Amino acid sequence: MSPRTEQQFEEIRETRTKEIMDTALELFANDGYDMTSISKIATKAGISKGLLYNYFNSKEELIKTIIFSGLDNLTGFIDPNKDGVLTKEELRFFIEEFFDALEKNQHFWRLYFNLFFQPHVLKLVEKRLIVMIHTYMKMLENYFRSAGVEDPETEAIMLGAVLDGIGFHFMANTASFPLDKIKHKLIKMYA
Amino acid sequence: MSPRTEQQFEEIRETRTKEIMDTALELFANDGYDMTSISKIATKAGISKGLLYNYFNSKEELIKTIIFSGLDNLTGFIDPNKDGVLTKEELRFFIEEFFDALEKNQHFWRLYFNLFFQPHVLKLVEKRLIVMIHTYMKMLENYFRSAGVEDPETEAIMLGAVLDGIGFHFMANTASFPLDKIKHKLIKMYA
Amino acid sequence: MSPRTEQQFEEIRETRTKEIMDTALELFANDGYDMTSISKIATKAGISKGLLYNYFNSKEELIKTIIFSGLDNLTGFIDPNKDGVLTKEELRFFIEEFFDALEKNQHFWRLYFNLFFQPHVLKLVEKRLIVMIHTYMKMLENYFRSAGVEDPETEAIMLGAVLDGIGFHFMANTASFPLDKIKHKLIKMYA
Amino acid sequence: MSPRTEQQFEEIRETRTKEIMDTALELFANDGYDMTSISKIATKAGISKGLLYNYFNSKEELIKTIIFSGLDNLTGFIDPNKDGVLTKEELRFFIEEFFDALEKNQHFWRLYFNLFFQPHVLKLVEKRLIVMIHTYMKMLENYFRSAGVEDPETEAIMLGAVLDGIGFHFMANTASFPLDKIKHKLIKMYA
DNA sequence: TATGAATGAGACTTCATTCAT
DNA sequence: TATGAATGAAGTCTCATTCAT
Repeated sequence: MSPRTEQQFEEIRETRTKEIMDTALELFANDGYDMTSISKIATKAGISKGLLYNYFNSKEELIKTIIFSGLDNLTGFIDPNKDGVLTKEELRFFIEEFFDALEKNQHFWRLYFNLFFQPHVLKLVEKRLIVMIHTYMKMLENYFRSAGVEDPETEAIMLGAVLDGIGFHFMANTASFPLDKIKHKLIKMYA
Repeated sequence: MSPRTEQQFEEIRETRTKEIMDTALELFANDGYDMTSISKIATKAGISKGLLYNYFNSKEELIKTIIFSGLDNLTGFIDPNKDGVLTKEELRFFIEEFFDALEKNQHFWRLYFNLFFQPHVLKLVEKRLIVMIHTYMKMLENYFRSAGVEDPETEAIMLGAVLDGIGFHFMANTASFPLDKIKHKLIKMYA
Repeated sequence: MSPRTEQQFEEIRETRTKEIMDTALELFANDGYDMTSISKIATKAGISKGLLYNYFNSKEELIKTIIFSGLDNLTGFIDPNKDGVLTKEELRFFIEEFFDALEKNQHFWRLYFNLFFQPHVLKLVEKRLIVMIHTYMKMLENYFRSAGVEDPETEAIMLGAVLDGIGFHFMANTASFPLDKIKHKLIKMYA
Repeated sequence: MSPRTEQQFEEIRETRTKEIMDTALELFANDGYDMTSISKIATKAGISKGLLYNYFNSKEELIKTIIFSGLDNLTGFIDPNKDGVLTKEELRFFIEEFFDALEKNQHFWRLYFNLFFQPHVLKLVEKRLIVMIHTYMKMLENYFRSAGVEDPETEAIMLGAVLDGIGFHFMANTASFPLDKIKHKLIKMYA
């Protein structure tokens, strides 16, 4: 029989990689990085431990890849037209997207919040994270400045904190958190 | 040397217990529960592993005791006069106390936020936590209701989220977080 | 393209086999048998793991083949005219060949010396090795006997030890070992 | 019951440490570093794997300690009166001691020769080894110089190689190697 | 012939906990 | 009360080998 084509191999790799990452994301988010063993991930993904290491060289590389991939997805809804300036319309869109993402990617957000309290994990992605957070804070700050707010920096920090606080509570208490009401309240307040 | 009295033993026990708890709190908060070994705690506390187990039956009991003790301290500044109703003055006091506590007990707060993302730890203190959070949410809700706010439940949840969001950001970025400015902003907004 | 003939296949096989053996010899010699993975060998040889197993059934078979092949090459310079007796001229030639081989096949010699300290590898080639060493010791012994030396067996053992000692030191310290001076010294002593 | 005294603990540690090192030396020497698992050592020493790690932080530290300890023992018989100069008497003594050590510490010598063919192990002790070998080569060189030999450096290297070659052959073929005869031959040649 | 995905055994190491003293 | 030696389970990772294509 002729060997698999390069493309076939690539497809296998892509599928498997995604399977592993999805499984691992869910477990990392729900049980924490340290409590999630490679064994558990492999079993839940229906593969052997050995194979997992064929795709990711270490547990650290696995979580790094997952987090980076999640962060990449995020950048999409910050400053949609990439001009570095938020209009009132874009701020509204930004807030709506944030709430949307919160609901759709709960696993990622759990992991994201989790990060800040696991120094040895945070360390792995810190650089990338700092850049991203800084970018998004500057954007908010610029918005408030151009909107004539008195202390735009503090105002931006405040909004950042509010959003994360909401995310945090939603994560901690998903079932009964009134996400929609809070969203509307926030939009009324800010946009 | 005369043998120690009962009371002296009692005092030693109390001191030791506190020393162990303080040491463990700091390590748990900074390095995470899983990354902190009993060995490290014992060494930093200047005692042997064996003796630590003389004071706490397990690592779980240790963190449980620490968290419960922290939560006990918190209840102090909610509704100071214990009448179940917050005046505007008391809300202001509450907010100020919150910010104060944030600065003074950073270790505890790190651990507290951490809790929500470590199910196997959260499980240990969940019941107690739910009661406490519920109490404090109800109080805020009552305040907003008596203040004539339209949707007091949502308003309370919002304030809760805002406070935790602030705490969260302060923990994540202690050095450059403008805690004072945010405090004043919040007091102006709510009280 | 016309399909390859039987003979062409044969040639490919032979070339490949040699490529694999050379690559493996170098890695085994430099990094040790256990530290050299089949993966590394295949990669360095520019083929896949699967194909390597097409040529050698196991890692053990691979090293066995390499060592046997090396030993085959050695027999060439012992007793060139195969009459089982060494003349003074032939001993001189033998010593010179030894030094020559040392320089030219460092990889093999490293592996060869290594052998004696890795029982699980030695076991694989022991029989063959014993025969060979015995042959060459007998030859030296006969030489010394016919040269009228008092205790020819001990003398042969001594020369064998000296040669291996030189090889050993040269391997351990290739850069600064005065191979030439030592060679001349030895020839003066023995031939 | 009163706790163990510090001295009791020290005795336990010393005994255990020696037991572990002896067991490990034997296994490392006979089976090679890579083929000897921590599990095997622990089992043969009659303890748990965990306890072994209480005494040595890693497999590397274990072999390093063993080799260094062996090298320490060696320095005793080089230049007995530590004046940096060998007399003819001392050279004779040195050679005799070498043969003695060869017989008495076969495990160590196997490990020692083994070293040079396991780069990743050699690396761990290289520095110390180079110093030691250099010291002992210089001593021999000085001896030959003061004895009026023409090329004392080469002569020293030659003797070094001869000794190692003898050790090497003795290790490879302990049962039938005529150690005594070789020793006398060597003493007659050099001292 | 040729590929590399997949397996499974086994390696090193850590750590909560127990226990003799 | 106090010590730290000792255990054993579990975790991360490697690698010879097999197999579908």
